[in-house]
Amino acid sequence: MAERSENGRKNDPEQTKEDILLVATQEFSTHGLAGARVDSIAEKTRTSKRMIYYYFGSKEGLYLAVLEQSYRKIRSLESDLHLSNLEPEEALRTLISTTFDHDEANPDFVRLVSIENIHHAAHMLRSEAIRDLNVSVIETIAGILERGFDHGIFRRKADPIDIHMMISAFCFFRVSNRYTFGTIFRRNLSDGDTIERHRGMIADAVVSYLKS
Amino acid sequence: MAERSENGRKNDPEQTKEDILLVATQEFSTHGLAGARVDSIAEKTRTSKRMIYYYFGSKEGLYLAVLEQSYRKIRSLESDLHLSNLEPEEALRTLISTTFDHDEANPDFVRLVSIENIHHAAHMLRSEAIRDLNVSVIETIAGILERGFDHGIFRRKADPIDIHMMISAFCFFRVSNRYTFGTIFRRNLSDGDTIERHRGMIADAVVSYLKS
DNA sequence: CAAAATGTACTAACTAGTTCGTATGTCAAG
DNA sequence: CTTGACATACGAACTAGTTAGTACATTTTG
Repeated sequence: MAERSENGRKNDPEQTKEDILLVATQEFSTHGLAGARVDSIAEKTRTSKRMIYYYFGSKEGLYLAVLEQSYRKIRSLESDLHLSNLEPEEALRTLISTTFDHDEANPDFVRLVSIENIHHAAHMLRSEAIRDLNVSVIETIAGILERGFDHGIFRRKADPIDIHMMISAFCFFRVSNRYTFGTIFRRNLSDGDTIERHRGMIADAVVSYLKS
Repeated sequence: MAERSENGRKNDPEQTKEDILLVATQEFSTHGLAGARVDSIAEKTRTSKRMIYYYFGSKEGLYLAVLEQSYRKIRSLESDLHLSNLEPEEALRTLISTTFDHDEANPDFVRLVSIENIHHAAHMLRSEAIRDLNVSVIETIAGILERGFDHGIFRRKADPIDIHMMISAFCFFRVSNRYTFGTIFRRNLSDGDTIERHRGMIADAVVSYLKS
């Protein structure tokens, strides 16, 4: 096991990169791309600014790395659900709950996506990796909708991307607009009861829409 | 009518302020608070940077003025609808269409709200004006829901703020996340057919939720 | 003329990115 | 199992360019 030498230094590239990414995620998500300070990130790291440029090349390079890592973390979640074994309605409700809980648990991710939208998704466009990720969700939804329609449970033939958007919109907005919404209506959206009510609400809304 | 003098200068404080605000709205909404450049705003104005500081004191002061003006522009819209004359369901559908069209027509506003959320709504908190604006929407929705429930049209007793959030979420997300969503799913959300379909979709979803 | 409105040119502070030098790990040769 | 040479990993201090904000002078307007 590698120990620290007298002056405290020890080479551990993987750990160093992880450390930088963790701090940078926090900084970018709370200050935006332009608002984030490389010096500030460096300070909070156990390494130096030099290493940020050594590993990530530039501020934008670091930002892109943060964005990619955030998207990569989600991929695993949805594919682990095995929704095809469930009844269509239950499958849909499970998928919605998962999306809901993910956004609720990952405000940093939500904020990064908001930031990326402010920049017209310019960085995402340049990243091959990110674009391919969300495709599987659509296939999952398409399957559920088809089965539901065939079983006569859903009366409406809806477009899977539209349904995904409907779900995402609600789950995402709750987190992304938490502060302005909370300020205007004096309501704490991270409150336990509210979370429970909203989780059920979006599921009921989507299901009743498909059944009507 | 005031004419320009020989060197081209003419005093017109109101026009100058309006001009600055217009340019600043554009700049802040496309670059964010930190990303916006005061010099860049000044250049695009027909006046100078000096005047920005003369009228708005600081970059943040200008940002706050932009934010307040954007919110003020909406207030008039909703109060002009006279929804109490309409049947509950039609009233609700009209309100939803109005919200939908507003967000679709005002991407700058949507982006400013997103930006404000990244800053934890810190500036909005300091502005007395903004907080009071959206209260009337809730009263309108509350009235519609109550009438609908009494008439037996809506089977579900829902919280008006929740319903407002459901509507806002969908309308807002379509615009705020247009770029990332469009990039991932290769879909243009500003396309005419898509707009029509989504406008109907959110209305149907809310109505069927309340009826179920 | 006085007050309000405006333009020009400047500055102090900040910030992304770099330079230069040092430490650490590893792997082959002795 | 040392040694030493080379690549990788790292730190401190510096720099060039940018940016929010200002001092000072001038013009317009009532």
